[in-house]
Amino acid sequence: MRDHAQLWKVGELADTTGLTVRTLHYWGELGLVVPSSRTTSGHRLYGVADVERVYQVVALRELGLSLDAIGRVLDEGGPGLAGVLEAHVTQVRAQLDALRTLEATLSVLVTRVRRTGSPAPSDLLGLIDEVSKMNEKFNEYFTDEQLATLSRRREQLGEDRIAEAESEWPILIAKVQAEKDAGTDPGEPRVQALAARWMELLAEFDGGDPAIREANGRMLTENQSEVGGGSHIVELIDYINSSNQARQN
Amino acid sequence: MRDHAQLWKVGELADTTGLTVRTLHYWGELGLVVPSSRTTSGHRLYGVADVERVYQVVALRELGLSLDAIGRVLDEGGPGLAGVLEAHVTQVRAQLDALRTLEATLSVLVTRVRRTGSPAPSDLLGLIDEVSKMNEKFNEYFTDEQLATLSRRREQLGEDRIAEAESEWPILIAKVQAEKDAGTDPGEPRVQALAARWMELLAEFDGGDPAIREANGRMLTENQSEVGGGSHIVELIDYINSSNQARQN
DNA sequence: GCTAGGAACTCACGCCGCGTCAGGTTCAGG
DNA sequence: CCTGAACCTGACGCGGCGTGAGTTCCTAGC
Repeated sequence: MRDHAQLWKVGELADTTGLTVRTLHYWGELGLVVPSSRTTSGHRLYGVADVERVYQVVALRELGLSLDAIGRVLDEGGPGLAGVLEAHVTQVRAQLDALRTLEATLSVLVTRVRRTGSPAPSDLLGLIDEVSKMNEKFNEYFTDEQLATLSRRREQLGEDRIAEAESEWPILIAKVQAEKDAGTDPGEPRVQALAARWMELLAEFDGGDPAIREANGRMLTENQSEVGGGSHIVELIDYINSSNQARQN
Repeated sequence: MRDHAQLWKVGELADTTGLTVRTLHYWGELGLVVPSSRTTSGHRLYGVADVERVYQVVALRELGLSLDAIGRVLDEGGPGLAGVLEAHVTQVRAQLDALRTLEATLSVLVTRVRRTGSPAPSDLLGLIDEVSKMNEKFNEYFTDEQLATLSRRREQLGEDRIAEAESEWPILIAKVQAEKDAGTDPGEPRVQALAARWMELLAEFDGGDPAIREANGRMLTENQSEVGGGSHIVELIDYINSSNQARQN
């Protein structure tokens, strides 16, 4: 009656678990899942308990734990689990933060490279530096929540629209600069049209969120040369603002 | 006049760049940054162009590119850059998605393990499966944006408060179940107090967002046994709803 | 009983981006 | 000239296996 316990050979176990034979061999080498018996010729035989342990390792591995950590968790039984998981989740969160800022940097870089064409390696360096520094400023002036909102807005807009907007800004700025240099009254319809377009583009960026707009304004005024692309940008903003007020009166 | 070009030895370059000597050696082996000259005795001498190239590699490495990819980008000059960056950013985004769901799973697991104590390895398997499946359901029923909102709400609440809430739910459910089993009228003040608490806990989860509450309701009704922790949960919700309506009339 | 071919076995190297000895040579200051 | 710091090359190690290579074992058909 006894002894009809099920036994699997490596290949069979590999097929049913979706793992490879090599993986099971390796886990055996590490002492993570050692087949509880072997044939006289040396072929591995996995029992029910072994199979269960394999599934446990699979589950923990999917959580991103190292095989080393898995071994300790499974052998110590339980007390270590809570600590291991907590340490792991903090590390995952750190990695998430890093990846998020990396993604932000890369997104900007990709659209910028696509718009202006591939830069020469020498320009590349400056470009990356510029974008990275801009991102640092963003992290400094916006809360995590606002950054998330901005990121999702960018996704919704789509890269093409962003590229368009990014290429429209300098043109618009140049036009406004020209009017201001010419001494045109901010109340002029021509200037008001420019101001309206300015606010539209701005709204496309910040979604009309006043907190984001305010943070953006602070960032610009406090870092005119690095971020705004020129120290006169603030004066242009004043000019636009007075134009807007003229329209509303 | 010529020939006063600056030259650096590895140690000096390592100091100024913050890299290690070994790293510069390695980059040389790969042909990534080969010092343009050497002393007669074989000591590496890096010229200005070499140093610039080092900084380019550093910049690209910070973007997460492999040294192999960096080499191709820098040697091909430009055309590959756009493509490489695009491919890389898509891969980063995929990794981000994976990490986000992993973080969600781990968060739930950690609070649950802390609350119930470390489970035996055999229970562990079921626990992980359960949480993973719950997370899949979440991904199925909530949009990315809603998931992000939920994640940030959890962060704001703090793990302790979540643990409290998670331990309060079963108690509350049991109480409501008892009243319902006893046939208590939903309009009774006692039941209304329970219903009020129910809505409070719910609001703590969904932040009062109606779309999230609706998605949550659908998830519960459509997956009673797997997620809700019992098939009678829907009837309890009906009971709570009628109690709420009784209060508002 | 014999044979074929599939499955199992045990080394052992390769990947990526270096860290880290080990053992020998060269440089720079006193 | 001597000494200690800096440099050189070569080699192994990490993690989690993939991918051979060369050998032995199991099983089914004849």
